[in-house]
Amino acid sequence: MITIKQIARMCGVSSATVSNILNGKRNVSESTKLRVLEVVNQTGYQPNYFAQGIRKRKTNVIGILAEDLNQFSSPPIIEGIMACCEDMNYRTILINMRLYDRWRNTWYDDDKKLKSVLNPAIKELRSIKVDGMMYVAGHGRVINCFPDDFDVPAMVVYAYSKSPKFTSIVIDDEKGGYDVTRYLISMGHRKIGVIAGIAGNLHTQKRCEGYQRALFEDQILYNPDWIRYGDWERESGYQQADKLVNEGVTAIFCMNDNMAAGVYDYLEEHNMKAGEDISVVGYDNKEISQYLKPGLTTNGIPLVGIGRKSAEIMIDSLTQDSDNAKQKIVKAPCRLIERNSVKKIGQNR
Amino acid sequence: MITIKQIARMCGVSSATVSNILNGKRNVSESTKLRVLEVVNQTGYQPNYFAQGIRKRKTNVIGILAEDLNQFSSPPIIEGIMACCEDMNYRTILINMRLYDRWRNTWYDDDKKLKSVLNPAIKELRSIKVDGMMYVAGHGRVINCFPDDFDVPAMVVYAYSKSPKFTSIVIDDEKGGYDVTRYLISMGHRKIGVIAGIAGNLHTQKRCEGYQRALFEDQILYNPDWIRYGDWERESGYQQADKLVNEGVTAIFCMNDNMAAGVYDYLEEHNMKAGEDISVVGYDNKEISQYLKPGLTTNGIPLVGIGRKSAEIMIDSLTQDSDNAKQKIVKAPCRLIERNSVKKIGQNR
DNA sequence: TTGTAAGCGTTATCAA
DNA sequence: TTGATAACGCTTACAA
Repeated sequence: MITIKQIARMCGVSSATVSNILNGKRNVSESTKLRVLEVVNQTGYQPNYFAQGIRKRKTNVIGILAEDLNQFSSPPIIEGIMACCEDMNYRTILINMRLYDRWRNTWYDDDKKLKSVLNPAIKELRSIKVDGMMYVAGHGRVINCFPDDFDVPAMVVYAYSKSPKFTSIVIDDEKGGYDVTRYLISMGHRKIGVIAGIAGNLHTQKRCEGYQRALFEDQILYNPDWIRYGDWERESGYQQADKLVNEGVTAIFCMNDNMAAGVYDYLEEHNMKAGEDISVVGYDNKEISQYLKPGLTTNGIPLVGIGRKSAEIMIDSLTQDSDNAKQKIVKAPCRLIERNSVKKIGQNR
Repeated sequence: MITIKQIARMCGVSSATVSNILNGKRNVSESTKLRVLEVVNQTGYQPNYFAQGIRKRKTNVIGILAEDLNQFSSPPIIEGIMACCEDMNYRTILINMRLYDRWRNTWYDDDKKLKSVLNPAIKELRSIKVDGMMYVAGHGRVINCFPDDFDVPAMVVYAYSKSPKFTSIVIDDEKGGYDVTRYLISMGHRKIGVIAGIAGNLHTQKRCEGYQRALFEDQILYNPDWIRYGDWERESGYQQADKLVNEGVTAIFCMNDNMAAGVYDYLEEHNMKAGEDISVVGYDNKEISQYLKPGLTTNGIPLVGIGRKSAEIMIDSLTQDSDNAKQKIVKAPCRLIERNSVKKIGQNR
C-alpha cells in the first residue's frame, strides 16, 4: 500500500505539503501542486481511509439505516440516496436491519425488538463517525428512532419521525387521495367507493382525508358505507369489492395495487371488467399494475426521487453552517399513471 | 468519546491489557479480565473503528460490489449475504455501482463503462481493507471483474467469473431446464415448446441443454422448430407464442415469468387458457407469477439462499488457513413452484 | 510557501 | 501476567 510519505519522497517535498494539496488548502505553489498531483495520479495513490478517519472531523460519509432491503420501496429509495451522495461527493454506508426478515410483521408495535437492532446499528455508525444518519423505513408510520438529544444530524425517510427534532420525508398521501378522487370525478364518476388500507394506518388516514376534500370540493356527498377497509393484501381487495359493487359505485379507489388486483379477481369471477363495467384505480405503481388486464391506472410513488431529495436535504443541512435547513416534514407528490382501468362516463349521474 | 486509555486508567491497568482482553487473548488473569469487562460494559465503551482499522490486519469486513440494487435479484441476494455475515460476526459494506441506473442496458459489452465504476469501487474497498470482496451481478453471464493477480479474496455471485481464480456461485440452469422439462413430461406432455431468452445468453444456453437432456432421457425427438428465442420481455413471449401454438405444442416452457405473461396475453386474445388449452411454465417466481390467472407454475430461484451460501463460502475461505476452499463453480438448484398453469394430459400423445 | 513534529486511538512487540 | 513503547498513515499547529 502506497502512503503519503512515499508520495512526498518521490516529489521531494514533505508529507504535510502533500496532505495540504490533497485537501485543497491554498497555501501551496501552483508548480509543486501540479507536480504532486501528477505523481498521485500516476501511482494511483489513495489515502488510507482509517488514518484519515482518525484525524478528520468530517468523514463525508452518510449512514443509511434501512429497516429491510426486501421491502419493495427500499431499494429505489436507497438507490436515490446513493446517487445523490455520489453526485455530492459523499460516501454511504448501509446498515440493513432486516426487520422483516427477522420478525415478519411482529415488530411494528414492539419497540424493544426495533431497539435491539437499531441501537447497535447506531452505535456502529457512530463509531464510523458518519456525518449524518438517514433512517429508511419500510412503510409509512410514526417512528421513534432517534432520541431527542441525538448529537448526529439525522432524518427519517418514508415515515414520520416521532420526535419533531428530525426532518421527515414522506409521500403526500392527502394530496394522493385527493388527486385520485379528483381524477375519477373528472372522468364523470360521482359514486366513488374506496378500499382503504388498515384503518389506523397513516397512509390510509391521509388518503381518506384527500378523498373527502375532493368530494367536498365538488359538492358530492360523502357516504361512509363506501369506505371499506382492507389489509393491503390482495384477498381483502377481493372481499371488499363485493360490498362496493353491490352498493352500486361506478369507481373504486384502492389504496394499493395488491388490493386492486383483488378487485380484478372479483370482477373476473363475476364476468365484469375493470375500465368497462366499473372503474378501478390503484396506488404504488408496482410491477403488477402493468401486468393486470386492462392495465391499472394507479398513483405512482416517486421512490428514487424521494431518496434523492432526502439525501439532498441531509447534505444541505450538513453544508449550510447555520441550521438554515430547519427540521420539518417534506412531502413528495405522487404521480397518477393513466392506463386503461378507468372509463369516462356521462355527466348524468 | 471514551478511549481505551480511559478504561485502562479506571481499571488501574495498562491499555495494552485492556486491548488484549477485548481481543480475546488468553494471556490475562481471570480477575482483571472480569474487572475490565465490567467497566467496559458500564461505560458503553466502543473501540474506535478507525484506530482499529489502521492497526489490524483483519477488519472482519466483507465488501459487496453490487451491479445495481434495482435488479430484482439483487436485494434478496444481498440480504442473504448480510444475514450470513451477521451470523458469523462480520460487517458488510455495500457499494452500489448503479450500472443500470447509469447506462440502462448499454454497458453489457462495454468493458470500459464497467471498469470506470468498478475500479474506483474496488479501490475504495481496498482502502477500507476489507477481508474479502463479493461481486453481485444483476444477471448471469461471464464477467471479467477481478484481475488474475488480485490480492484480496474475492468471488462472483450470480454470474461466472471470467478468471478461473475466483469462485462463482450461480443457479444451476442446466438442471433448471431439465427439471421443468421433466415435470412437463411427467404431466404427460411430449410436444413441449420453448420460449428461450436471448440466444447467446448463458441462462438460455444451459436451460436449453437441460431441456434436451430431459427429452433424450425419455426418447422424445428434439424438434428445433419448437425452440423460439425471445428477449426476456413480455412482448416477445406474446410474439413467440403465436408460432408455438400453431406448431401444435401442448406445453410451453418460458425461460422467465415476463415472457410467460406474454404467452398469457396471447392466449387470452385467442380465447384460450393456460392450464386448460395449453400448459405454461415460467422461470424466476417473480411476483407476477402469482398474480397471473391461473397462477403460473414456475421455477423459483433461491436468491436469499444464494446470498447466504456465497457469504458462507467467502467466510469459510477466509477462516480456513489453507485454501482448502478451492476456487470453483457452485451451482444452486432452483425449486419448481406448482400452481395451476399445467394440465395433466393423457399418456396417448 | 514549505517542513517539523505532535498527536489521533488502537494493536503488536518485547521486555519486565 | 502485565506494561512500556513503537508503530500505523494521516492531519494540523506551528516554526522556518
